[in-house]
Amino acid sequence: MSTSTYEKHLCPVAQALVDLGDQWTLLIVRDALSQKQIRFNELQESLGISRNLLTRRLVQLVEAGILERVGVEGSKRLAYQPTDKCRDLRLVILAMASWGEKWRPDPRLTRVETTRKSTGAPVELAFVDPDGARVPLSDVRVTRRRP
Amino acid sequence: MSTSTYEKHLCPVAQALVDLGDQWTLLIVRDALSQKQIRFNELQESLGISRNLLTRRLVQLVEAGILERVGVEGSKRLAYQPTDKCRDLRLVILAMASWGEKWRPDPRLTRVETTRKSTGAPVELAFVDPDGARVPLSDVRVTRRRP
DNA sequence: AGTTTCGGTTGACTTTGTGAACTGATTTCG
DNA sequence: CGAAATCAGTTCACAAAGTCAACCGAAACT
Repeated sequence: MSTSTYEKHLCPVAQALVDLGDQWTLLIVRDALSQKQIRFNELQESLGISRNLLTRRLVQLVEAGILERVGVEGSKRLAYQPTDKCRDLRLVILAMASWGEKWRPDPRLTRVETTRKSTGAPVELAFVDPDGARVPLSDVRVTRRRP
Repeated sequence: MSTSTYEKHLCPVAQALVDLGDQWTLLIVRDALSQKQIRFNELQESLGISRNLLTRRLVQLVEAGILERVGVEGSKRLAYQPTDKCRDLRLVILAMASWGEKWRPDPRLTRVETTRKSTGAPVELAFVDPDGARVPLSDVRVTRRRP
């Protein structure tokens, strides 16, 4: 499927998948979010992706404004840095991580823990209403509104 | 990439992508979640996916326990129904939808609205601490803990 | 009874991903 | 300083995955 196939769908999920739908993209983003900047070879070795495909994915991610290609300070080598658009993907990635932990449990798996920087208390992804009260999934209604 | 490539990564995000990483899978799940049960032809026409690939994806989703293949009541025709494992993906899909709305805005796009069934109040995805207080993304620390 | 719809399957073709080897700049080391 | 190693890719042959159109038997309308 080409990304243009997705683009025809007038749905924000399909639109998100224009940028994220390729097979390795979310793992590249995950790795990019784990440090201030990341190098080509670091990504290639961490993921085991083929080098030419990694090249293409990085070009796409830079074009999409999700990563920035920057020089490493004090050297002429390159690195990739997450943008705000990338940092906002933490919600998506953490939602996936918690689904993965729940539904594909494996004792060898690393656990992803989210805590509050200021207090150290554990935090969770949840639905909240305007008063800040937690709303259980069973009480959430999803509607698609045409523009 | 074969799904087994993902499986080698001991990370819950990679594990989630074993089930979800194929190109059309999340859109199939999105459509499956939009009604009690959905037919093969409905999916094929809604997505524009090729029929033989849809067949393969549905087999995978059933094997993964994300969809169930059921008979339509009062007929011998088939349909696919979301399981609990599938319903838990609403968090992932809604996180993607809100990212898509924010970062790939388009006036023609349908908006996805989440409201509280009981009160009708709008609800949002957010991080909350044990007291139920909302925690801004900038105050969330993510750590990967080895088992 | 004949036609349409459904839920696929089949097979030829195109696109995408893989793996290994190569390249020309940088950096490190003796 | 010169040689070797590392970096960030590129190239190319091959394998895997997706697309499109045509076909199929069973079920459902008419």
